[in-house]
Amino acid sequence: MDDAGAHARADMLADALADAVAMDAVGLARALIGAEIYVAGVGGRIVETKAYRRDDPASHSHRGRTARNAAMFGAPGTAYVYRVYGLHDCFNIVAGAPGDAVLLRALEPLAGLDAMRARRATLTSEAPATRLLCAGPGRLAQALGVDLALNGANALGPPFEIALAPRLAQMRASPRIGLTQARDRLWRFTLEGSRFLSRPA
DNA sequence: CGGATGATCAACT
DNA sequence: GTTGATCATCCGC
Repeated sequence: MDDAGAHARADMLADALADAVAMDAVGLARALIGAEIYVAGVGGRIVETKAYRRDDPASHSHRGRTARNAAMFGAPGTAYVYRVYGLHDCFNIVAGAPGDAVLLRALEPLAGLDAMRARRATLTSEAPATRLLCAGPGRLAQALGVDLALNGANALGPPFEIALAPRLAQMRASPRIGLTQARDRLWRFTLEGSRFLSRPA
């Protein structure tokens, strides 16, 4: 592969990613299933996402822009990171419609497993099994080293690296979990057959 | 395996 | 003062 070919392919991938984040949260949540994401080289395949739209009572953006959710109204591809329940951080990627974002809920770890284990061991007494390293939004963010300091950062550039799957993955839509409102929307997406989910589909 | 509980804090009312 | 887009652990079946 010569340099020109490599660059042309990289441009195509970047265009596809730009198209993906230009969609609304549901479209982006679907496009991200099967994609790979790395933060400073640590990451893996996205197997579970959850969509939040502004016209959605469960979304932080539903009541408009505030200090906390300002990143949700940033450019598509912006990272929105917030803290829940006092100790867990959640990593979202802003979608194309203002106030829309996709929560990354689970990864199949592919690279940097030692770094993940080291970070995740701070809360647990023993190093978690590989299946549990990134099975859940709080676990995923901790394993990738994503915290509040990255809120508002551009997730389309360093240290982030996102590679979409070549085709739309085979996935399942199911009711969102962990919410107290609007539980009926089928906006949780899971990679069919994955054993790395936060909970079975 | 399912339900209950405490940890712990940024943002909101 | 209250509230979570959660997790790890403990308890009972």
